Amino acid sequence: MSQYFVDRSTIFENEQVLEEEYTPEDLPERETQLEEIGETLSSAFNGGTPNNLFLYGKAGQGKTASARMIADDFEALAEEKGADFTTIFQTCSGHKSSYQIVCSLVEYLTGEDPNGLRARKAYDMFYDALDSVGGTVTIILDEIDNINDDTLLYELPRARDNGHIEEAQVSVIGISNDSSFQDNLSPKVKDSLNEEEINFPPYEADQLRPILRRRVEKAFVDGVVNDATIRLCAAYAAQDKGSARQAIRYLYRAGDLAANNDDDRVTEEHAREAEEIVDRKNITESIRHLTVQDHLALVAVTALESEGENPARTRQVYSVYKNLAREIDADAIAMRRVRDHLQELDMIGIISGAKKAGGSRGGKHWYWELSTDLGTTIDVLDDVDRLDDAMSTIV
DNA sequence: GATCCACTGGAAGATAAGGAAT
DNA sequence: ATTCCTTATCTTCCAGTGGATC
Repeated sequence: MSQYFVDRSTIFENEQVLEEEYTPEDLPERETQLEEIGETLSSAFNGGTPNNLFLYGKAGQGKTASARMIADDFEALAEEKGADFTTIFQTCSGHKSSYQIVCSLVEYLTGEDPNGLRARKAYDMFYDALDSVGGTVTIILDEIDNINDDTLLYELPRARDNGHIEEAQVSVIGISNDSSFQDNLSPKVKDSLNEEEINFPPYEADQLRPILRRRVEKAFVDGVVNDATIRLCAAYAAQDKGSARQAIRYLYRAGDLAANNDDDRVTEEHAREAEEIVDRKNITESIRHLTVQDHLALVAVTALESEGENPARTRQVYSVYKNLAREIDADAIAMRRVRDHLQELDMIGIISGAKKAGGSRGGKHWYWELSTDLGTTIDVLDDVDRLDDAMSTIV
């Protein structure tokens, strides 16, 4: 046996169960949402066209898993009942425009990629492909907020009225973790979409625990992971974003650490270490793509946090921000815009803002604070070259 | 309870960059 | 090459908001 080989089989039984792509077989924690999706799609079995559906919720709340489960379920049912019902799953990550999505869908349906043809032609091919599928076709568009034009969402609902599609009845399930996605749609799209929304609220710790237990059963060797470790991973994830994906990452990494260490148990100590590693990676990942202005706003919040001044009002953050901007020779932008940047950072989940009434003179005000670990955030920001001078002002 | 005022968020428009059309 | 269009970012302006203050 090679001296470099690490025997992971003493810890893991099936690692695939812990990977991102894995779709669980059941999701009792999302029963309500599954029922709602089912109710909407059921009209397809009665000759109707299901309403368009949007699934909202932060990352790791089981939106994609739920959609996939129902899709498989209903396709099996359609087969059984002899109904003409098809689902198409399309992820939009890595695609920027409706055009690219349409190309990708056409390639999936016909094996031919229309990329390069003019938009009209690509859409026609798409409609022809849908017609040849026929019956009720439900297109699931995952991470739909990645697309920055709404042409497809505008076209699809009226394709039938315009005579582009004759055979098929098309409905859309859009999945988005950006709750402001619908606000950014143009009014005419909103109008024609006639959509229903289903919300996926963050998991609580007592929902995460059974989710983890089911994964542990399949992924790990029996008895290797004790319940205290599972509880710890669930607690970490619950107090952060309530994301099942994150909880599973902790668990997987903890198993990793145990395997690489030749330990025969996954312990709470492994889980603690895993949490640190995973969080650092998350912060690094979300900070990397930020603009200079985002960074500065974040450093300002971080600086206030390190002085124990948080949660701080926009005004306070802004005054720190202006000093920082001077420090690194960047243009200082208006407070109105910095507030927008702070709200964007909030959406990414790296800071959190609360809008509360109060303050010296009343009215509603934003209060900002870091939602990631202070030490880790400082460490990660320290590695951003552009910010050297700004970071040196923090303790 | 009238007034104050620090902050909010929508709107309109300026500016710059990138792409497509001519 | 030039013009036009789109998109993103930012500024400026301003009508609310609602607890604090008198």
